[in-house]
This record gives sequence, C-alpha cells and structure tokens, in this order.
Amino acid sequence: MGGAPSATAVTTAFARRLAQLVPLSGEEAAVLGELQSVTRSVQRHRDIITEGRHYGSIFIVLEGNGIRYRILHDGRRQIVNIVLPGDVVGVLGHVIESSLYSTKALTEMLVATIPFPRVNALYETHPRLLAKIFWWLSCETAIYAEHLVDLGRRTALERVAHFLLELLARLQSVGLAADQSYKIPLTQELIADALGLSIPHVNRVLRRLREDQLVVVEDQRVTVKDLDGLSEFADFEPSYLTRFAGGELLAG
Amino acid sequence: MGGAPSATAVTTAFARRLAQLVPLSGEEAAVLGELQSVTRSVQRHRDIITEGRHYGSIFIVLEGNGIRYRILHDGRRQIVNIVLPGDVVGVLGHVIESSLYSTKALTEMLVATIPFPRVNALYETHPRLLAKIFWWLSCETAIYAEHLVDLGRRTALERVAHFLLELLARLQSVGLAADQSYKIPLTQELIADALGLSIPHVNRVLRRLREDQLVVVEDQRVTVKDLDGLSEFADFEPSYLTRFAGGELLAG
DNA sequence: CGATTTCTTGATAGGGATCAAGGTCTGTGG
DNA sequence: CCACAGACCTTGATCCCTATCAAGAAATCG
Repeated sequence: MGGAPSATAVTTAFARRLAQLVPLSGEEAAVLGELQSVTRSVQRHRDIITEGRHYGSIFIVLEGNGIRYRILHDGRRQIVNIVLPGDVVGVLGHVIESSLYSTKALTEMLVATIPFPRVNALYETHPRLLAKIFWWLSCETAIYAEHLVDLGRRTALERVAHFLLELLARLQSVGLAADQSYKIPLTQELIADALGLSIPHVNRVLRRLREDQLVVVEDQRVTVKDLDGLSEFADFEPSYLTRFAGGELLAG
Repeated sequence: MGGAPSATAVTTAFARRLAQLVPLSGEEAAVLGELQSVTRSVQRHRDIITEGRHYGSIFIVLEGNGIRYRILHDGRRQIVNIVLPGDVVGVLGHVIESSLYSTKALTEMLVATIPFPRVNALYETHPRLLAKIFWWLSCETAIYAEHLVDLGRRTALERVAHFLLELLARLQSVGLAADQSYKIPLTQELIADALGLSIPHVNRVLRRLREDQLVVVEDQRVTVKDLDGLSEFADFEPSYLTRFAGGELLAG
C-alpha cells in the first residue's frame, strides 16, 4: 500500500499524523519534509538511543518498528512503548530520557535525523510549526495513559487483547495496516515485557485468544479474527488514537 | 513556605517549572502571569473535567491536589496521575481526554482557567512561548513512563515506595514539600487505584514500610524516615523529574 | 452524635509467576 | 544437503503474591 521507501514518500507518516491534529500550511509541510531529508538506517536489534548516552539529534521513524524500554537493576525489563513509523524518538533524550530509557530497533529501521540546532532554528523561523509539533508530542501522553490502565486494572487476557488492538489502530492511522491485520515482529517475550507478564503466561493467553477465534499472532503477523468481539472484550475505545481531528486549538 | 494564595504568587508553580526547562524572557513571564489571572476554585471531590464532556478552556492548577482517572465499565478505577500545583489539565480535553478521563479535586483547588481562544491568540502573538509550553507538556510523558515501569515490573512494596518518593520530588520541585515530608490527602484507596493494588494490600504494605522505618503515611501527610534507604529500595532515580534543566533545545 | 468514610486484620482463593523440560523453527557453516 | 546452535514457542507442575471476602475498629463529618 505505502509508497516506495524513499524519504519523501515515507515522510508522510509523521506529517500526516500531525496534519490530522492541526492543519499544516503548504510551507510547513515543505519544511517538515525537508527536515526529514537526512536519514540513517538502523540495523535490527541495534539501539537508536542507548540509556545514559547523549545525542545531538532527534529522530523521526520513517520505516520499521522499535521499542522504548527500561531495564531495572536486577534485569527486569519494561517496554514503555512500541515505536512505529511516524513516532519521534529522542526528544527528551538530552535531558532525561538519556539516563533512563533505551530505544532499540525490532526490525531494520529508517530514521530521519534532525540535529538540535535545526530544531532550534525552527524555533526562530517557524515557531508556529514547532508549537504544533510539540503539541502533537504532548498528545502522545494519551497512549501512555491508556497503557497505564492496561497494566493497572486489566487482566492478562484483556491486556493482550487491548494491546493488539491499539497497535492495529496506530498502524492504521499511518496507513500501515489492513482492516484486521498487520505485520510486526512481536515475540511473546516482547508482549510479556510490554504488559508486565511472564512469557509462559503470554503463551497461554495467546492460545486462549486464538481458540476463541478472536486474534491470532503468528509469523510476525497479527490477524484480528473478530474485531467487534475483541474490542468489546478488551473494552477498547480507539478515540484516544484517532479522534485527534476537530480540535479548535491551533486551528487558525 | 509558599506566598499568599494570590494568583500572582501561586502562578510561580507553573512558570517556575517551565523556567527550569527553558529560559523565559521577562515578557514571556509576564504573559504567563497574566494568562493565569482568571481563576476559579473547585470544591473538594468535584470534577474539574468530567469524562465525556467538552470544555472551552484549559486549566492550570494553582493550589490543591487532584487525580486524573478512568473508570472501566465494570467499575474498576485506575488513577493515571496525581495532579499537583503547576500541572495543566484539559489540554487534550476537547479532542480526546474528554471522552475518557476525568479529573477530580482531592482538596479544594484553585485553578486558572484559560479559554481556548486565548491560547490560540498566543499562537499568533507569542508562538515561541507556546512552543515552550507544549514542549514542557510533552516532557510530562516521562512521569507516565516511570509510572508504567511501576505497574509493569515492580512489586507492591516497591511500587508504593516509588510512588511516595515521586510525589515528594514533584512537590519539592514546586516548593511545596520539605526535605522529607509533605502534606497530601492520600487515602489507601487512592494509593490502591493509582498503583493497581487492592486496599487491604496497600494497608499491609504501608504497615511494612512503617515498621521498617522507611516511610509513614498518616494524617494526610507523608513522612519519609529514611530517604536513602527508601530510594535504594524503590530503585528511585529522580532525574526524570528534576534534570530538565540543561537541555540545549529552545535554549536560545 | 449517629453515619459515612477510612483503616485494620484475618481467612481463603486465584491469577499469574517461576521452574523445568521439550519441541520447533531459522539461519549458519561445514 | 545436513548438522547444529540459538532463538522462540509450548506445556506441565508448583508456588506465591496479591485479590477477595468478611467483619470490626477508628476516625471524620455534617
């Protein structure tokens, strides 16, 4: 479905999500596109951001998937977010994120690198665009909040169901998922670490969801068999991901 | 410690945190102060934001505490954030938050109300200030991420310890907590709903922490008895709250 | 001062972790 | 083309952390 893997084509992932939130002028779109012109590819399993390091750039994901995670001193790992095309990595990098979280590529990734000085230049030349970008970033809080509800008050079955539906909706919003299916290299270990579960238990939960004809996870692909049933079961309410449009803020 | 409860004095909570992140010009500080000049008080237990409603304003908390929470269809509640002075409520209100989360006052609160049109005006007149504000809001993601680690990979004991330390640090950053103690009307039910635990278990955990001479929660006050011991036990790393300063982004 | 609300404590149960051991698949090198 | 290693999945047995259920104290409030 997506265009060729050239930078300009993929650029849309970030720009289109931003445009869903607030209208972008033609010039702003051009600036955005130009910002993403310097790219770099990241090998599978490599870190984009390593805990404790400093970086001189932020990164916009153009292609591929990654995870943002934290390792506790005793080795426990918590994945706080799945990084998808259109996501921004490293904004907090030089102030806080650097010392706590790492971001690693799950697949080979293509990222646009934007040096801080360029962002700062934007602050002078296109402050309104920058306001829009940061506003968008602040909206991502909603994804974290929903994830918190998952971990705090949902059973393992509901968690997994909700998690898989959220990924579906997020990928759809950037045109990377079909109606009920998407490709992503999720292992059971990744699901476990994202949802605070153990690997064997994730295995059992997935089997259960499969047997109930709700979702199937196999071959790096998630296929939702019964969207309504699964959504109801997971108490899934996609508005926090898709209903960004329509806000009056910054609409001018 | 804080000044008189006049709007100008309390204004500092938000402004000072923003200033910790990026330098503010004198004019920007003035605009910020003026933005917070229209205030409203909220009675204890009342909602500032009710799920599903729309609002024409955003709110900056000047005094008092609240919670941001979500009720699932079957009544389970998850508190996603404790709202403290200097926090902003309702930014996402009209697009998404409105349909999912409520914010309720724990104590009587004083909030500044800023109508959307005023924010939009800022977009024209002070876009750089707006960029700074939204940048700050996006930094709050770090608090959510840390909360996710709590719920996903920490034991009940560690969670409670970490939670109480985070509140200490956050209140200190706005000058509302002493070295090792702060006042906040936390019930065990609130702690339970914030940390995904049951009330009886919170009770036992608190007793344990008290017996171990680590923290005491009583009379709407939290007193840390052994800051180092507790921090180590909870694996608490306050940099995600306080090390905002020093970023080169927007520093100009 | 009666009535919620909040806190405590105990008994029981269950969801999910942990431990353990195969099985399966994939890529690699001989 | 086969052998092998390493990653990943599967399943079973057992245990334990924490939820639930229950029922009183204690504190707070109108």
